[in-house]
Amino acid sequence: MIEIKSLPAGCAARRSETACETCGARAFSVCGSLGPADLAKLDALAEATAFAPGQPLAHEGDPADYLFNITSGSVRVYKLLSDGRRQITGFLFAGDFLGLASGDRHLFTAEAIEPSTACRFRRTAYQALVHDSPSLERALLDRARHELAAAQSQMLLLGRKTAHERLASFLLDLPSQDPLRPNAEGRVRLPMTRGEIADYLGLTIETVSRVLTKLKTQGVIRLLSLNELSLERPEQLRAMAEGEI
Amino acid sequence: MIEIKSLPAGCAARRSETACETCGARAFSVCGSLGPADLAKLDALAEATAFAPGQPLAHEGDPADYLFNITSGSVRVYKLLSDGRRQITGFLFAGDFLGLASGDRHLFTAEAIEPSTACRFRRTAYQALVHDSPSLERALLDRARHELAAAQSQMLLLGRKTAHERLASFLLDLPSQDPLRPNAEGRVRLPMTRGEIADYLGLTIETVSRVLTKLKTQGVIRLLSLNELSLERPEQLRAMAEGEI
DNA sequence: CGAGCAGTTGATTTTTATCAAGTAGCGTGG
DNA sequence: CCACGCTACTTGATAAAAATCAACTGCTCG
Repeated sequence: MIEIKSLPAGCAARRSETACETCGARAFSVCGSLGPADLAKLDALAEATAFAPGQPLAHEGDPADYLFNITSGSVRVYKLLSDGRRQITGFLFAGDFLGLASGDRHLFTAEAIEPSTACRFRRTAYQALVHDSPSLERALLDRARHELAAAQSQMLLLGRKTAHERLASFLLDLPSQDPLRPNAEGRVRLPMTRGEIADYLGLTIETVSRVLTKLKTQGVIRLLSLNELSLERPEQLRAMAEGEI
Repeated sequence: MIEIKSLPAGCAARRSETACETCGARAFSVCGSLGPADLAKLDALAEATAFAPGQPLAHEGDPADYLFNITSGSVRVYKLLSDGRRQITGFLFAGDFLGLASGDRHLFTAEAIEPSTACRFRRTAYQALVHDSPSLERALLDRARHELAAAQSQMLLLGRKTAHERLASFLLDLPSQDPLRPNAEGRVRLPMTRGEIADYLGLTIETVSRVLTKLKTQGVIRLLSLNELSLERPEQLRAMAEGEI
């Protein structure tokens, strides 16, 4: 069940402090680039919702009645083959928008990884608002541009990088996406399981585990716990991510 | 050298007769959904350009001074790793738009495969026009939505499908993208080389060749020439593309 | 006619997946 | 509080898919 809080929608979550790895631009929430008038209109039609781990926000093939702006936690977005093979196309964190790629129906499934909250909009009302607000439309287009660039980088990773290069790229990218990354320099939070990392990188759980172990013994990373590690030699990781090692 | 023709820009190339494999929606040109007023404005700032095979439209890292609407031929869009590994992120055909994902700089290289023509816009002028035209902005957002959906499907292909499944998916998708597909039922035009197919599907030339040979001996496809084939059993190909065989 | 390129086919190697057997951490219930 | 069992993760042995290396074919274009 989706819990609907009274107020406020809080869709204006920003994360302007993070620079984007993919395009060099500063990351931003869809709502982050709006004026107060647009924000007020958005809040009027938004509902704050909460999701337990594993709970779906959207399901592939279902009508896309709602769109979401994630306000806390983390979400996995994936597509399935009929025999159960899963490709996670992205992880979403606070400030990310869910549903940009959706028309009438969702083309992916989205589920909370941790306890998460999101700002929910009915799509019809949202479309009407977007229709009336050029600034909102522009913000959406910018966000779509950003997602397209990230998707192209991920295609390069999935099509042409080795297992080591994929892990290195992932560990470098993740903190720039997750606004909740630990503050200490080089620390990375891993809210997702090894299996989710594997399904995001086109590998198996075992390969992810082996590569992480190898990186650990090489002294490139240090595992602080199962769900947190620190980058000990980020420059070496960067070289590895580009295939220079 | 870029040949600039006198007139007309012809950016209104449509391909509304093709249904989109990815999202079920009917494919369309960016300009295809515009009214006469917008079309006239677009044409006013557009230049028709021609490209010989191999000639670049855009280069990764270069300032994105120009955006393009492809009007004929075909284009490969790719990213490179430093050691030369290449991932082709997409093929563009008449009606496709190049540069949606680009901000100040191009994040990919784009080169003509065949002799091709495109409608070229200076980005600054284009942005100004888009700024003034909600309908154009909406068309761009729809196009971005469509490209995002395609990118997610390609991630599933690259991360989780076998070589056979990749080729089957490719052969089924291609005709829906290429408005120049031969009219006869089940015929597919392959303007790109085996190497380009390999770099699009995350495989090697040899694997692409072997799988095509296998499909041929299985009677699923028939090679009419190096650059054209026919789908003899599309339903079997479809099952194969989804991993059901 | 011959050079060169694209493609095919075969032999072998490599990477990563698969199969299998542990280990560690965590929450629950006795 | 500890034991149990579950799940996630790790590690090792083996297998499979695709890459690599290599040779050859056939076509196109000077």
